Parts: sequence; C-alpha cells; structure tokens
Amino acid sequence: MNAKTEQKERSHETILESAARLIRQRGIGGARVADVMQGAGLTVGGFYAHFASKEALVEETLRRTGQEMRERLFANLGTKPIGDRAEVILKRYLSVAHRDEALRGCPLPAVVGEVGTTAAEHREVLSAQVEAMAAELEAQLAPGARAIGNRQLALGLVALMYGGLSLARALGNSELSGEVLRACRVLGSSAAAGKPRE
Amino acid sequence: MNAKTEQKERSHETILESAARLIRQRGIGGARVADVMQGAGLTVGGFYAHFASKEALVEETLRRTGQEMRERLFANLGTKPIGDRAEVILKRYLSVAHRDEALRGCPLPAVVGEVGTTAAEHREVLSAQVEAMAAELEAQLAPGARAIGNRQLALGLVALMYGGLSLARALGNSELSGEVLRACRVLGSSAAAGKPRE
DNA sequence: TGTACATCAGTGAACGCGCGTTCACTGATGTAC
DNA sequence: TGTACATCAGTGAACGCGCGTTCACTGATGTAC
Repeated sequence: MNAKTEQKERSHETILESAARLIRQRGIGGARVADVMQGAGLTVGGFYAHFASKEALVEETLRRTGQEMRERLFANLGTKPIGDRAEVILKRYLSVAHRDEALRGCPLPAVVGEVGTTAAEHREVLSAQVEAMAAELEAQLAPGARAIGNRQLALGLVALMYGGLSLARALGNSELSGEVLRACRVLGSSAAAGKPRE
Repeated sequence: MNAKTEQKERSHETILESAARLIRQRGIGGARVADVMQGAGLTVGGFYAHFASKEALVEETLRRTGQEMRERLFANLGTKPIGDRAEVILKRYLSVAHRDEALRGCPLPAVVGEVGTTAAEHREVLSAQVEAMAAELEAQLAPGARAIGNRQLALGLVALMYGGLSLARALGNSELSGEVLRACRVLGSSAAAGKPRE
C-alpha cells in the first residue's frame, strides 16, 4: 500500500505543477486536461482518479500559484526600510523578466479576464487571491503621511500591478509594452511615497 | 442591384454590432460565430459572405469598440478646466455602471488576457487601441507640475483603469469589487493632480 | 410592358476537429494463508 | 517462503458535444430584349 500511495501523491503533485505552468501560460481555457497530463508525463485517462473535474484542478492550481507568487513577491523585504518596500515590490512585479516568464509568475493576467467573462465559477477563489495579495501588500506599506489610506493604496496598487503586467504581456515585447511597465512602476512608486517622484 | 447591396451593408453592420456586444460580454473565444449571427437575426451559413474569417471579424470589431469607447470616455470635456479632466475620465471609466454594463463598455477587459495567452494574432490591433487611448488621454492632462511626464502618466492611468475595471468585473458586484474601483479612482486622481488627495 | 434568365444574400445541414469525460482493461504492488 | 488472489494507478480508445468552416440550394431582386 505504501509505495502505491506515495506514487499517487507524487503524481498528484506533478499534475498540479503541470497545470500551474499551463494555466499561467495559456489561461484556464487554454490549459487542456490532456496537455496538463502530458506535461506531467501521464495520459489523459488517469486524470479523474486525481481530480473530480477540470474545475477542481483549476481551483487548487489558482490557490497554489497565488500563494507561490505572494511568497516570491514579498520575500526578503525585512532588510529594507519600510518606506522603500512598495518600490521594491513594484519593481519585482512590473519587471520585464516577470512579463517574459509567464510560466512561473503571477497567475492573475492569465485568468482574471476569463473569470470576468466565461469562467465566473472561479470568482470566489480569485477573490480570495486578490484579497490576500492586497492584505500582504498593505502590511508592507509605511504608516503613510498620505491622504489615501493604506488599504485603499494597497488595492489600487494591486490593480495597477495586475493591469500593467497584463497589458504588457498582451503587447508582447514591443517598445509600448516596456513603456507601460515603466509607467506603472513610476506611477505606483509615486503614489506609495505620497509625493511625485521620478 | 441597389436594394440588394443596401441589404448586405445593413447586415454587415448588424453583424458587427452583434459581435461588439458578444465580444465585450464573453471575450473572443466566448463569442461564437453562430451566436454572433443569431444576435444579428441571421444564420451561421451566411457569415462568410461578410467576413473572411472569425479573426477578421474580431479585428474589425476591436477597432470599432475601441473607438466607440474613446468617444464616450472623452466626450464633453471641453467645458471642464483641464486640471479636472483626468478625474472626470477616471470617474467615468471606473464607475459601477461601466463595470456592470459590459455590453456597451470598454473592450479591453474582455480581450487583453486572451491576447496575452491564446489570441496573440490580435496583438497589433490591440496595441493600436491602447496607443490611441493613451494618446487621447495624454491630450486631456494638464501641463503638469508633476515629476512624472504626461505620456508616462497617461500610460500608467490606462493600465490602472483597465486593471481596475477588469479586476472589478472578475470580482462580480461584491464589496471588494466596489472597493477596487474606488481605490483606483482615488489613486489615479491623486497621481494626475500631482499631490495626494481624498 | 412582359417574359426569360442571371445574380446573389441568406439558409440549413454537413464537414473535420478538439475538447472534457468515461470506461474496460493492464500490470505492478500488496495481502492472505 | 511460496502461491493465489485482491487492489489500484495508469492506459488508450471511445463517448458526446460544440466549435469554425464549407457548400448545395432557395427565393427575392435585378437585367436583357
């Protein structure tokens, strides 16, 4: 029983990792069950021994990738003064590297549009991810001599980051795409600092 | 010849209007050719007498809906002092009404994600729409005693607006959704004003 | 003006194709005695 | 320890179903004489 169970757990994990890659790269609709299984070195038929449905796989994957992303995004901030953290976070999220490496990055650009249009069944998981991201970001914001509250600032920055990255991905690696990333970094940093800044 | 030609032109127009509605509501993948034709009061078979392919329909629709959206968004700004225009634009775009009325609004939330993942063939049309939106927005910005240039501010605001609306749509009409819209309005207005503002 | 023919917008059914899901089967692993 | 049986992760082919696209056909509109 032991070796069998372990094998199954390993497969489950491998399938999730494959799904995480594919969903980030191609979105929910673009991540076909057969491709996910192939990416895990398995065949389609075995899928339903691991997940009740594609929907269940997507939910679990969104929770995972959301958390992974937050861990990366908010890692190693302890050494920086709290006033500089927002800028570091913006730089990480709105980087050209993050734009070009969809496979490992934030899942939002790949799924938010679909949830708004044809995949409303994943609204709750998505809400939880957005909420978690905003809350963790808020915790990294300086107490703020700004007129805008930290909660509000955090939510606005989440939208700005997601919007900038999503747009930049859609624009390929054109000049406009780079301009968008840079503009969002500057706008965000300036808002977080409470005063304009170059 | 006359009545026939006119009939065809009317149909072409009706098909485009139907596609505009469906694409904004369900995205590119969600707007099926058969549904588009049904929405125009026609049947599937006739589609290819009007458009070379679904791809061609999507391109033409994106150009149309993009322009319609800009016309609405930048309408009747002449009476307002230039310093107040950004705030008016943000209020219009990031309104609850715009969130809930996807049928007539901005096409970006419905298509940007798809272009970034599974519909890269529409990258160019999309780029043109984003560029046009940024340029028209820039023209409405005050000369600015800000450290951030107007072009950069405009691009950042476009990303913020698109990101906020797209997120808000995905979050339904929950409390969080409303919070996101409000946060983006405040953040954007503050950035456009060059100083924090409630 | 009327008649015979041509045009062409639109119809409806069919075409491949790919998707999510199901299911009979296989073969390695585990259990009973 | 060895043998017979049970379990179960994974296979591969099939299942409906829905999509974009094609095509033979229809019938109203237009043209020629």
